[in-house]
Formats: sequence, C-alpha cells, structure tokens
Amino acid sequence: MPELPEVETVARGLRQAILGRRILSVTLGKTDFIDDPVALEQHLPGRRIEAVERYGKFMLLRLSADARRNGVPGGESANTASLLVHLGMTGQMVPSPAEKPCEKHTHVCLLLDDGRELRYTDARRFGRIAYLTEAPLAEELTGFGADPLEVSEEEFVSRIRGRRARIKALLLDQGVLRGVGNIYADESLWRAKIHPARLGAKLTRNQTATLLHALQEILHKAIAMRGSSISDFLDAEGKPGEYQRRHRAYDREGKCCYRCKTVIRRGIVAGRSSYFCPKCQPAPREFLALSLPRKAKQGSN
DNA sequence: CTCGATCCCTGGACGC
DNA sequence: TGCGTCCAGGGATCGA
Repeated sequence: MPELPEVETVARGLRQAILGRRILSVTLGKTDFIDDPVALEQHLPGRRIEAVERYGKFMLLRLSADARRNGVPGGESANTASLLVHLGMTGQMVPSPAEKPCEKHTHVCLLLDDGRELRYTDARRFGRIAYLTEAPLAEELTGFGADPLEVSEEEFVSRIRGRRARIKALLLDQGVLRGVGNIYADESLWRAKIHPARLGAKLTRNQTATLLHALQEILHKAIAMRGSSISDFLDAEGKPGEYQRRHRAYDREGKCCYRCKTVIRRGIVAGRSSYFCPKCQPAPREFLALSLPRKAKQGSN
C-alpha cells in the first residue's frame, strides 16, 4: 500500500533510473484509471523526463516542453507538462528492458530512448494517471494539506486541535496532511500512545506535538528502509521494502504489544481497520470495541 | 463539519 | 481441487 515512504522510495528510484530519458512511444492497456488516455498518446512521445517529484502520495514526472509546439503563441515554457501518477493500492512503476515480457496487469508502457520501457502495472486499478499542463496541475494540487515531513509543530497542532473528527480520520485526511495512509497513521498513534478514536480537539498540545514527532521519525525510518511491503508494493527496482518488519501495530491483531505485552486489537475507526494497544492507547469513553468485525482474524505470537 | 455507506477492482484467504 | 464468499483499502461521492 503505497503511502508517503513508498512513493518517496519509488520516486527516488525513478530519479536514479530514468531522469533525462526521452519517451518515444506509448502503449496502453486498460485505461479506466487514466484521466484522458488519448492525451498520453498524443503528448508524451518526444518529451523528456526532466524531474521526478513526490507530492503527498502522488508522483510527478516533469516533462520537457513539447518541441512540436515551439514557436506557437505561448512559447516553450508554456508547454511544459507533467505526468501525475497515484499508485493507489497496487500500482507499480518499474523500468524494464523492452524485450522483457510484461507483468500481468501492465496498463501503461512508455518506450524510452535507451531501449527500456517504463511500465505501470496495477491489478486493482485504484491508481490514477493524468497528463496535465501547468495550470490544470496546479489546480489539481490545491486543497492538499501540509507535507508531514515539513509541517511545523505549530501548524500541525492548529490543524489537529481545532477539529472534532477522530485523530485517525484527520491523519488520513489528505487535506490535513498529504501522504499519510492507514499503516503510518496506526504506527504513529501507537508510538505516541494515542487511541485512533480520540477526537482531534481533545488532544493536549503535548500529545499533538508527540504525535507529530512520532509520525516524522517513523516516516524517516520507513523511507530509509525503502517502505513497507504488505502484499504488492515494489520499488522502482522491483524490490520489496523492509519497513513491514518494524510495524508495531499495523496488521498485528492478536499479537503482543512491543511495549507492554498486551494483545493488540483491531477496530474500525474512520471506516478503516485500526490496530492499537488497548493498554498503551486508552480508548475514549464513546469508543466501543463492539465495532469489531464479525470474524476476527487470528494471529499467533 | 463529520459521519457512515457505497462504489470502484482483483487476489488471496477461508469455508465447505 | 474447486467453487463461492468475504475482505483489504485510497478516494470520490452522496445522504444523514
């Protein structure tokens, strides 16, 4: 499940692998997750990949100006554009030799000028790809919250403590913070000893600050370990990440808390599976663990 | 503003 | 072995 650390890992890998390459041609498979498939076919060939950036859980492949439009009104810089890529749940972006057979569910192949193809595979197609020029891209990116690695303590506190929603929902809300998903929300809440169902407005200033520092340390560590591979995630070299070995809460229902040995439990908060230690992370009164699903998954250890 | 429900989609886990 | 069913989850959307 690509969240900030996984997307950052892929972006770094791509920067290493394909920066400066020119796209020669485009081959598409299923296109229901692409905003405007024809735009890819029309506008990508001839463009060079000049930068790879991460914005929340999005990757931005910055493209050179369209040479065919040079000289027309607007000038060269007006023709710069980007490929916006969201990996969804199962998206992978991997360069590979063009002669190598495609993996199942490969839906976008960009032939590069060095004989490789940049391939996007996505079994569930929860991802998104869009070709966007400057203005529409800027429009797309408005409304997202702060980058959790750069947000100041003051801003984070004000974004959380004024809200009556549950802290888990706030962490997952891309308009509050961009890039946090279910795994790193649960991991940071465990580390900060805050129950996911606590209301943002009810956290103390200290708790909120502790949460931010926990989140930042976890994200940095996860990036250093190339992200978490639960089921599908692979980086730009096709390798899994390592951070899943460090998970303390996520997907650990029935296992022992690393701090106090209490059995980790799971509940639904903000519509998502949430894992927490019932002792280290005391639940607010209104939270009843009855929201447990009919069938609890069994864990050993 | 915040919530839950629903949809998208497929592979994997599980029950029989 | 093989089928059916449930479930995971990011995000959009809709109604309460």
